Amino acid sequence: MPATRKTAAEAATTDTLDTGGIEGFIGYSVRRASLAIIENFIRRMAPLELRPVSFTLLTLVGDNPGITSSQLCVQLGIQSSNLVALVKQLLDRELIARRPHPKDGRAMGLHLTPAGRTLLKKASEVAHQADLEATGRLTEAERQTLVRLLKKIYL
Amino acid sequence: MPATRKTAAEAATTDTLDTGGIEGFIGYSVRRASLAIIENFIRRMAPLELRPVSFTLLTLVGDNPGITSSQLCVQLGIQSSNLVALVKQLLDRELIARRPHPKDGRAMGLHLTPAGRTLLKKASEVAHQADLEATGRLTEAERQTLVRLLKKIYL
DNA sequence: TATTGTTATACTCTATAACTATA
DNA sequence: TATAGTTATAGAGTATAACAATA
Repeated sequence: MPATRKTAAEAATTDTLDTGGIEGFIGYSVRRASLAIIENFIRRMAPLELRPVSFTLLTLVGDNPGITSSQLCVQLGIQSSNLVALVKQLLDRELIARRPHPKDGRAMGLHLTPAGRTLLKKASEVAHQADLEATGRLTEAERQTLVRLLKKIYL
Repeated sequence: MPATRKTAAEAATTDTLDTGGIEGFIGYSVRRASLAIIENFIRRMAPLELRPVSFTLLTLVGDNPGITSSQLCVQLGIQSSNLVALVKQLLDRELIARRPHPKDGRAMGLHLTPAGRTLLKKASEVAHQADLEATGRLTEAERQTLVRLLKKIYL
């Protein structure tokens, strides 16, 4: 038992908690860091009215003109039924446009509009700033190490 | 423009996407890794009928006997109104019990029951295995580095 | 006045099933 | 048959407001 561990019925009468047990799990640390970063991202991106997923969607459309909904679903990790409203919002804001797929009559290719391209450029700068802000206590070398280790988990 | 960048209307006709733009953001990598780890955790922990937050709650009660709801809210990062149902479930399963706070008549201290202690012991082993499984491509040194960098973000 | 715990409520995110048009 | 896109719906997770009891 760690020296900091409390004895019975003591916790509520102190203002310090023993969090060593839960912080020993990698999943806990990754989740806490993820929430901290995303919270900051959402706050920073709010003026542009983009959420994390809609920013990712816009970026993917920008980098992959003509990308289809089903391709986006795989990359975003969401169900096709949940992508509909997301795409519709961006269509209504005229940030993206749909054009018939050249070979598949069922599919529609997605493209950035000029307005979408302009907003994405601004949003990318904000996202980069938000990244630096949330990881302000890391050196550039540590940031690169972090991303390298994270990719070994999810790729 | 990177060599892998697609030209217009090409993306939908290929099976490879340019994800370099979005993967350059730290927030994206952290979120993807977080989702991968939590997905594995939920699947592994399902037989014990514990979710990530309820496991964390149980661990905190185990390490801090007599901890109050308001203390849990701060540590779990959730609203007190949302904690009520969570605590009630664990009370109904008789994994935790409430006892009056020794000094504050408004508060109730939470404690593990014998059944709660038994389940938590088993769940901790499962959580540790899930951690190792999700980070199977990392060395032990890399795991420690990862947690150290993550804590510099959220602590 | 402020805080603990609670109810009610709403909004977002996510998951499943069923449907249509086309392949 | 299988797939792309859509609708409807239900379940989590999360946020705010209002309240009773106690500090």
